Amino acid sequence: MKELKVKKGDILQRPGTLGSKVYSVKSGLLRSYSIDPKGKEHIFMFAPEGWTIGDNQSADQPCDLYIDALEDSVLYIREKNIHDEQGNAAPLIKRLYVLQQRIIMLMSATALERYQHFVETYPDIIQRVPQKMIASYLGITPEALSKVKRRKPTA
Amino acid sequence: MKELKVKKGDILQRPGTLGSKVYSVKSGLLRSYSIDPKGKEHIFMFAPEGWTIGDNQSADQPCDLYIDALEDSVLYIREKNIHDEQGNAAPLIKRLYVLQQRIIMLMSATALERYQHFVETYPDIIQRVPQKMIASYLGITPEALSKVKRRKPTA
DNA sequence: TTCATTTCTTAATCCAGGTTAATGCACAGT
DNA sequence: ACTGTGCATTAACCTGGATTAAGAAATGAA
Repeated sequence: MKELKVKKGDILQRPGTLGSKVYSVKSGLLRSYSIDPKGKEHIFMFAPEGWTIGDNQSADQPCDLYIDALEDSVLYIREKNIHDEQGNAAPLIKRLYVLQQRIIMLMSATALERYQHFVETYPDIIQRVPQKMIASYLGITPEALSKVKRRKPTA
Repeated sequence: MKELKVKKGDILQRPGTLGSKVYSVKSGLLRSYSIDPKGKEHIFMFAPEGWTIGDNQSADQPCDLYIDALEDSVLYIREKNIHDEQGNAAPLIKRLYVLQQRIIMLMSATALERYQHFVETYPDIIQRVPQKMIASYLGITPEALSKVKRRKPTA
């Protein structure tokens, strides 16, 4: 497991890559995202210090996501070992739960509710990334997010 | 790991349950779903023969989903062992990937695209559950699904 | 500092999908 | 055979968020 320094804007992974890695963020901020057939970017997740990010795909399959650095960052890189079936399951369960929550949220909550939930859950991320990326994570346009914030001047 | 027969309509799990189980479907069909604060039902997943279903939550936390039987079914029940960290990771990775795809789909695809994708991916499920449940899985209303199907008389 | 590039906001208009409501079916139970 | 309940479809209307466009504010490079 080696360490790597990356600069803001560096792209660590592109869709189609085989043997995609797992990145543990020591400092800085990464994100994963996809670009749909219409050319629109959709942020899948943010990974600040202490988080781990990677395509949720087995190493022998081409991955679907881009991963890049939103800030200068220091990372640990880990290989996904296809044949390592002895891994600790707890972090994977936790990840599954986060995704489950996200799906329920996307299906049942309005833009405002999703924004409020995001603010409560990741207050630090709000300070560190442009609004348009928050919008992209929430599944709405920056314009819609602007509107939502105006209606609800939070704090 | 014991076997259990259930009848159509039987509820196997309710939100708030601790120590939720994992169900492997030998025959029949299960689903998991949540009910949002507005009282609307959102289907999280279907589990036909050969699939495994459960709340993606560690056993010591209250679960969020209902699980019930859409057909008379035969199941194997497995406990989630909190301290079992030696599990085979591969099925979890696969699950993560499915959820990742679902999220991307919910964020980027229209109702029609999601329906087409569902038809291609789970052609058998279409035959076995009412339209309103397909709609619920897709994150749209039954009326919207009806509209979508009319526009595109598939096959 | 200046100029260029992004980002954020506002506003006008548009549209996919939601809501409501009515109708017709298919069954299950008695 | 009835009657009730749930499902599917259609139609009219409504609305949340998308689209388009413009200008203002922030950021960054030279």
